[in-house]
Amino acid sequence: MKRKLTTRRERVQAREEAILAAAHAVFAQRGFDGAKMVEIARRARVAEGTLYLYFKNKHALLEGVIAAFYARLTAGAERGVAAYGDTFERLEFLARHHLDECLAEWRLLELMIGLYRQLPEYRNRGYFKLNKAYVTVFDRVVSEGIHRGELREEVPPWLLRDLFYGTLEYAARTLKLRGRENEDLEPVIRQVLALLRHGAARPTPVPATPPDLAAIAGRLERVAERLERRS
Amino acid sequence: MKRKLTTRRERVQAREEAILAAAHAVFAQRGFDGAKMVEIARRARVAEGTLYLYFKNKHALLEGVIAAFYARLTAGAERGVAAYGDTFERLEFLARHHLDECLAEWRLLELMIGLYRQLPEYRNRGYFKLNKAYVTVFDRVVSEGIHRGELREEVPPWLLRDLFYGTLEYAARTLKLRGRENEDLEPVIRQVLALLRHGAARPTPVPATPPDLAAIAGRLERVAERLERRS
DNA sequence: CATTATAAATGAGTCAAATTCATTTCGGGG
DNA sequence: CCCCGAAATGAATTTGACTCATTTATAATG
Repeated sequence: MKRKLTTRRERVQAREEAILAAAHAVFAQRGFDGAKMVEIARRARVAEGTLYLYFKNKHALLEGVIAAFYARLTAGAERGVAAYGDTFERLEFLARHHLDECLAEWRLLELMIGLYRQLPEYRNRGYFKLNKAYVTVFDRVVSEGIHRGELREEVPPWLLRDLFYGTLEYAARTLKLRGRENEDLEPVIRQVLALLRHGAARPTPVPATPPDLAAIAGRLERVAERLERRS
Repeated sequence: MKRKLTTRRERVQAREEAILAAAHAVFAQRGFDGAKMVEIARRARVAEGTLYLYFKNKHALLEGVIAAFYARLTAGAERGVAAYGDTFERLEFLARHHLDECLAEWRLLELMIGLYRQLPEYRNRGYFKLNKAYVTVFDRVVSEGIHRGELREEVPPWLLRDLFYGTLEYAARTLKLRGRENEDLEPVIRQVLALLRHGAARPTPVPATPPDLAAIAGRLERVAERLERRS
């Protein structure tokens, strides 16, 4: 038997979650303007006025939904990075994770990106901080990669980040547009990573790295010494 | 002396332009929600109802403003591409042109991107077509680049496009955020192009000076002499 | 258990702004 | 000068976010 939630704190918590879940569903289905506060209230089994006890206004409500999403997204990114050692393996993981999660919550993210961009600056603080926390994971991977010598140091890390997420976002949109978001995911990840590594210019065919003749000569000399000593 | 506009057609035309200009200003200044139809009407010296004779609704009005912007943008891109021959020169031109124009109309573009993303599919046709016409210029440059052997053929052109515009858009946002949109523009263009060419992986260091084969031959001869002397 | 202070919740009412439409004005051809 | 349809007007309608006076539920206290 499910015990009734007892403490005030618990009931308030449960209600907030119900509201967030309802808002998530309605925003995702109808978009921002299309979502009516009445409908969210009905779905959460709550009066319209109650919404405003939990969130200052419609924007704040959406921001609440987004914040929950970002929390999951960032936590997943951190776990994954910890699980890999190589910089490019980490980047590949981050790309896959980002695409998976973003495609799963596509409508929601489009809303967020849209609002983020038309709101006056001062209201963006919230979104900005969420995003900052998320991309920090990427930034750490890059700066460690540079430190280890796996990435060129002359590329500014922030530009690399813009390239990474900018490309992924656009690619995700293209996939969605074509309805290929499940089938073509892996090839896209592979290609993006390859582009990130090697660029798009056709490599001028360089002969495979020449054998290090000097080292070989050195080995021969040491052989000679051994022979001489044996005598 | 400025002759009064006479024909009906001319007057209607002039009015539409006045409305678009007013809308442009108000949208850019106040954002989509912040822009009031009354204010646009006042600026265009027109009654509120008149706006609806020229544009179905507020969204259509914004779309009109955006369409004008895209027309300029696309025309500029085409002129530039025609003026250069080399693929990477063309890409560099396109990057600079895109950043210049987008930074100049930043507010407006943020609005457009925002709306584009929260509107239901069926209302996106308009924006989609505008964008398609614009990126077609890029696509032609790329496919010609592949044809000429200046770009690797195994990268799908659409992914290259997503990389190009995705990165530029994100980079532009970063620049704006830091208020460095004028100072740091050129370095960003250079870096983006370099990334596009060569990627981010550190090239495995090749010995700068080729091994001195003559010297090595000398060392081998000396080894041989030592062996001979022992006999 | 009754009392009461306080926290939570309610939903009818307010208000701002987009959109409509009945009415008016305009301009050019007869 | 008059008439007609096109163009323009702005008051009225509609919609939906947000407020707030009122009600209800909860837990602490005697």
